[in-house]
Amino acid sequence: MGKATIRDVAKAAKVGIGTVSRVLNNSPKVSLATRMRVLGVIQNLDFHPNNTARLLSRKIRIHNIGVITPPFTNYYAFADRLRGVQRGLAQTPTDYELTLFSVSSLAHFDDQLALILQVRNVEGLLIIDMDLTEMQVDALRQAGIPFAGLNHFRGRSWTCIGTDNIEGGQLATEFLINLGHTRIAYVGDDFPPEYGWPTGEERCAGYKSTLRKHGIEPLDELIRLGPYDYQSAKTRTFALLDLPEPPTAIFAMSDFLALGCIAAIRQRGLRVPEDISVIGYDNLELSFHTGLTTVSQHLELSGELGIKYILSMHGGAESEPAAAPSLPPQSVIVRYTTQSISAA
Amino acid sequence: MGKATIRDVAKAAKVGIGTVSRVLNNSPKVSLATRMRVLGVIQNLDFHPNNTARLLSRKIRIHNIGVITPPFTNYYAFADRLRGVQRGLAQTPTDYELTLFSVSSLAHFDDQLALILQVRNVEGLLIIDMDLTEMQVDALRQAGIPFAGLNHFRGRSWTCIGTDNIEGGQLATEFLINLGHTRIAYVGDDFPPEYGWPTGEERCAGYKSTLRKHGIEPLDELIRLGPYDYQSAKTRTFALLDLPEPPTAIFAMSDFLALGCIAAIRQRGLRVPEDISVIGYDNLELSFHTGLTTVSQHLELSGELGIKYILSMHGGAESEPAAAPSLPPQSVIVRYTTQSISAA
DNA sequence: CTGTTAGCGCCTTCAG
DNA sequence: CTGAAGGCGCTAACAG
Repeated sequence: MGKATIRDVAKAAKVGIGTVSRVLNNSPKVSLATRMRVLGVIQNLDFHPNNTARLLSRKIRIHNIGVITPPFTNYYAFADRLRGVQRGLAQTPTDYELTLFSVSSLAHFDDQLALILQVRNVEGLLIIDMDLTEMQVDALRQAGIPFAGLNHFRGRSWTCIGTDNIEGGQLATEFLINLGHTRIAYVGDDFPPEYGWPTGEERCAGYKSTLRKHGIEPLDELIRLGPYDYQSAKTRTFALLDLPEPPTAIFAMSDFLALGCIAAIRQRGLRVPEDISVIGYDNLELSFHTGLTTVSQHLELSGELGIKYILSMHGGAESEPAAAPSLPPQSVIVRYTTQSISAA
Repeated sequence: MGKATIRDVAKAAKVGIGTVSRVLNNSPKVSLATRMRVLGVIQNLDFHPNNTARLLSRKIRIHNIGVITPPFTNYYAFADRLRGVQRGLAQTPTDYELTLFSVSSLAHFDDQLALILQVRNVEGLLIIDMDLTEMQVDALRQAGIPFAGLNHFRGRSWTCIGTDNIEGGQLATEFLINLGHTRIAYVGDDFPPEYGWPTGEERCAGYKSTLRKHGIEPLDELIRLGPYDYQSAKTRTFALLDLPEPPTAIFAMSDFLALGCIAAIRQRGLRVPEDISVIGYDNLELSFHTGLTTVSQHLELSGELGIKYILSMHGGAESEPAAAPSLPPQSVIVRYTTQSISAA
């Protein structure tokens, strides 16, 4: 049992509680004999000192801010954001530590959040890619924990640092249309609205509205939703290629899926962008290396601004909620997976 | 001042300490009037409850294991390892949290470690890509903190989970030689031995010994060491290409640098692998997407094994130091950046 | 060298 | 509804 306390050890070893503390802290003023004895008892009782008590006693205060992350379908997006967080933290001379909470499902998220609220072991919280209910928002505010979301949700009452997904979807689609494409497919996730991650839906909405704006009617056969993973993106791309009239361009809702699309296209012996253009969304660092054309949503910067925002709220001026930082506008980063249709 | 205590608040608000605690915890049994008053005082005094004390009082024990990481030159290698750590943690039903310590320099590393040792706020430590002095090892052991390195150092007395770099260097070189290459360059870092990161040096040693084994004398002009960054790798590659007789293949000491090499080659209008083969080292997930031929060192798995190892040491059997887990052998992952010289 | 005594800052009964 | 008292588990003076 981890129940053993320093007093139990003292009793069992027939020494004073102070002595036990001394061996625990490696004080030189303990005879070898008693030290050995105490050490033995510690082993037997499987005693582990309670660090919380130690900190209290020593008047050491530890501050940490939590980062809570969703299931890792797209790890590099998280990694890019986390990198920003770390950089922001490093730039601010504080002694905050970073605690990583990873979550394996939505239900688990609620549990984790409840736990955090209970334990309050965190003086700030960065929430990556997850939405909060109004109740959770209230609870967080009640608890006085500064928090921010790293992503974008429309019309939320709490601070989210992210770029608008509808707008991003429009950008990508507009870009493809300007290149002369009209038969443009969309490959995205199929999370239902209840799932609480409207990102894909919004990007798709931007795609559709832009198509219509240019007089193109969105076609069901060109909109392929499904699980958010690489393999599945490939599968859906194959289906697209098998169409009587395949698309000339694909807008994938994330760089991660875009890579799946590209892999599928190449696997069929077709070329990107000569035969089909592909644009992603995220601008991961990875995408620089793969030469992917994409919409930059400033992942890393969002992390940096997020942590700085959180930190700024601890500066006493908690009454004056610091202005939510905002990201630069999104833009299409043109690389080598898209080209004008006339060039084909 | 964060010096204000609950007692100060009580005094200033002319209430009992218990009442303050109640408003802090949102207890319903506080009249609105006094609650407001107390809240006001809390604001004035800029009082922040001491979470350590709260935890102690509530008998909540928090366990966390620390992950300490080097300056981020190669973030994705860290990310891949971290992913393994998180996965391993998720597979083990415990309530451990992960605390991330990021370090900006070697000196900073020593400080951080000293701090961790002082505060002992961590019940396990995973050390990524950093070496320990014997003193640090002893201190960690004294403190009873289970720890492991994620990487490989030769002949250390502590547990490192990583694959042998000399061997890996040999593998890569052997692979290139089997492809018919004889004029093989090496692009790596120039960290001096004192820096405490022998990784590159070892990979280079493997490279040289394998060359010699095949009767090829390593040439200084083909060994290009320098800063560990993408741009610099490009620069060195340009120098290589400017040689009267350029190499037909490059062994880059990491995938990250390999991508720099490839970028340089392509920028010169040459093709990979048709004109020059490039092999990296790491097998980042990124490398799957870029089609890079590389040596797999099981980054993600190392994280997973590392955390499981640490956790296993808390299972009471601390006396019996759990066997250090070992990684599967390294191997060359053949993709699309290398080819036989005769095919050129 | 070692036992004892105070707290660390907060939560939680327990009487009012 | 509210104040006072005890204790969480440990460290840090103190006397021996």
